[in-house]
Amino acid sequence: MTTLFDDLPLRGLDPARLPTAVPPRTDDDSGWQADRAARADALLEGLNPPQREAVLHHGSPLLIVAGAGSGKTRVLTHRIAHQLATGRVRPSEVLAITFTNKAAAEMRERVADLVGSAARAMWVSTFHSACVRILRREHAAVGLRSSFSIYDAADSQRLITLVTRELDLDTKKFPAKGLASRISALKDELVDPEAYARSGDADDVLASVYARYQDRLRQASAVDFDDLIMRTVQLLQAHPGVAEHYRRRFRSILVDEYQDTNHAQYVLVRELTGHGDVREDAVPRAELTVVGDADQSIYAFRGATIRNILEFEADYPDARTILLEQNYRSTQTILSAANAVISHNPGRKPKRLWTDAGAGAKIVGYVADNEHEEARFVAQEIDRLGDDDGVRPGDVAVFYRTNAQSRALEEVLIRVGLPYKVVGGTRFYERREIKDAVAYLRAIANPDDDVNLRRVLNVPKRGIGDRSEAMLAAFAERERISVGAALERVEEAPGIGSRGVTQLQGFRELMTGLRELAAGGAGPAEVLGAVLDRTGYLAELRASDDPQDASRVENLAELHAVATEFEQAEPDGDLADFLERVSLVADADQIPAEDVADGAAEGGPREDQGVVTLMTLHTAKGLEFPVVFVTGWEDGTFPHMRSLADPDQLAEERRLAYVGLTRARRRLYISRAAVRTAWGAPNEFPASRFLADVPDELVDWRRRESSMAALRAGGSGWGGGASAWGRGGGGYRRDDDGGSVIGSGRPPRRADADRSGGTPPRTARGSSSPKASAPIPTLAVGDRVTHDSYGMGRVVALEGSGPNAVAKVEFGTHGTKRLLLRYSPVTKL
DNA sequence: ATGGAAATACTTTTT
DNA sequence: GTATTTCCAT
Repeated sequence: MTTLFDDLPLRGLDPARLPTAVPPRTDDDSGWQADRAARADALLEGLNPPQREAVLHHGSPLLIVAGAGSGKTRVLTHRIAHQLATGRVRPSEVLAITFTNKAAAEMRERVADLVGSAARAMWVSTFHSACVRILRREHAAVGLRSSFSIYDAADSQRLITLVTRELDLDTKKFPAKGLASRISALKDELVDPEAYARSGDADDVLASVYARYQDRLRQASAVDFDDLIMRTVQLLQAHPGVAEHYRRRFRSILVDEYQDTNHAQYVLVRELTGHGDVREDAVPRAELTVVGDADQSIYAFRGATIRNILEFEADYPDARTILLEQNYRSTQTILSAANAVISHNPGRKPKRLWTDAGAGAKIVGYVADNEHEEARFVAQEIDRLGDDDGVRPGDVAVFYRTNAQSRALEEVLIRVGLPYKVVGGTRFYERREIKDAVAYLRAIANPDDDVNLRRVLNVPKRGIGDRSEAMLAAFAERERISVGAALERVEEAPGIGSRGVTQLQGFRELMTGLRELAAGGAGPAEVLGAVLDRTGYLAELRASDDPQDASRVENLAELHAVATEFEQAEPDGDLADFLERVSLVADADQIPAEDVADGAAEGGPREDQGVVTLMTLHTAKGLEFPVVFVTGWEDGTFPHMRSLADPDQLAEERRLAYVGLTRARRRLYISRAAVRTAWGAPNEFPASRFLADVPDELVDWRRRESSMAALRAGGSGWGGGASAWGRGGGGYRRDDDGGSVIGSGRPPRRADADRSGGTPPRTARGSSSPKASAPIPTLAVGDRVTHDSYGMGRVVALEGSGPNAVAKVEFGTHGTKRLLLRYSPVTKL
């Protein structure tokens, strides 16, 4: 979808990227009618037959099953342009929904290339942005301020912590995180607190937390991410007039990444298209187009249901389905590997990507002894490709399963001097100083936003302690007003010492002054500047000699730059508009759209070679790179430990592998490390089960086995033994379980030595770790144990094995704990 | 009320 | 190993 590298020559591989023959629409309308048919036809040029069909289809709902790299964005944009060109739909009647803001921006741009300025009238946005837009327009109907706050995951966890405290629940026993994810899951299913309480198997604690949480959100005029969707659906269902307005407005609705939609989003689409409305006089249903690929569904953990795409034809009985299987991105070798890996997923609709681009280079495989060696190999190859093949750093991406894995790679890239950039990780808007600054802005825009007000009440330190805060909150509670409103009447609140009252008054004056500034028409940047100044936040950071604080100042400067930029782009935007933007950014949005590898073209400065991009496999979805490294192919790393036991989660991991492999255009590398340091201690990891699914003839193994495995297999020394990892060696391939694809029943891991049948299995797994550790107790469910601080307990569940084994232990009065056995002082009785 | 030390949990993946 | 949280001393 994203085309960071359109400028790269990819010989004969890319008919879909030929320049389009459609001239931008001029403002001279006289020729418009006459040109219409010609324009519409021109949009079909350069498309293959199924793509053409997908553009032409109209009348009934359309599902486009678009394999990776099959030109789906091209089809979508051409379809929109075609709908406009034939006059069936006007620009303002188009609603195109994507997964990320970046994808939305790209789609808008590419439609604009086809239809010109008319693109501006369309809604091209994410689910969340579209819902914010609707909710802000209809805020009165849902009982929100127009400047309502949007809480991110951290904000809602904060609020949940407050709620559990208020309910006198043990925050240890009911961690906010767990409650938050369960509430989120309920919202994804459109279950509101009342409905949940009424349902048969409701958990009392969850029900009361959920009800109170939702109440507090309402009081604070705030919504969380899931509310954006749920409350929009509720709005449309409760107010037929409003629903009708939007049904009349949107005549063509297109949803990208449909496999990632959850139930709430599914219902939202039905509401908007009017498919739920069976009345005689209903607005005619909007044209519905969904695009997706079940094999690329990697967000089930967040509530996405493949069901939505698998059952599309059942949900919309007259639906038409079109398959796009021709790939314009990768070589056949890469596609064959990806097809082979994904084909092991059970219950999948068959689909095989193909290309006429030829086989291309073999996939390069590498087994490193540890993650540093793996990183070294990656860096060395990037360097070599630069010399031999003219590959620029900007052409290369390195993927990994979890963010923590970026560290070893970064260390090596810094050492060898390769420029790189990590996408994601600790996100900009999650940094403490940014959250603090944004919290001020939110509290200014929305005086009832208690979570954010309380966050900054004593930041920077101004002598307002827990006690004063608690008294103020208690007063607010009694008066049934928000803490913000209570602050206006601090003098009436009992139990606050005179110093506390003074401090709170000072804070109140501060906020009042800032609100006046904002109300007086100051832009977001000016308000932000005033916040940083008047609160003393910036002064405090500047005064500090902690180098971390220096970088905090820089981050705040960057936020200020973002605000300034926003003011220039949206001169009419107010603080609430800015906050909306800030609340809905994602990792993937931070990937530079064009400048990564541009500029090195003819005449450009030689230095501008772009930078190597490091990111997780999840973030990589939708992107493509000429050269891709997928690292960490180890059972326990990828597939991740926590998915090994569950076939569904394992299937999702496999889809993740599929996504990773299909990002590569020309060259693909897969690597693993035999030993990887996680949580501070080195562990041995066996080869990923997914590796065995990559056909051996597609892979050029540069190194087939780790030194350790070679030794164990009876090799005669270090490094030398060609027998150890040369051709015929008993490499990674497993003969004993090649056919087992689900792997739910078997032990999650086994040592390499077990497989090659050489040395007998070592007694304590993980003992090969350089750091000899205390023996890890072998536990079984039901065992009784003692813990140095929790006392006696009983094992109720086990996860993983070896050094990373985690036991869930019930400790009577101390509740149930998840313990990483390696670190926990537990003894078997 | 605040700051520092010590304990402790943590690692999927994110709109 | 790191970031956050908790506890204790001031």
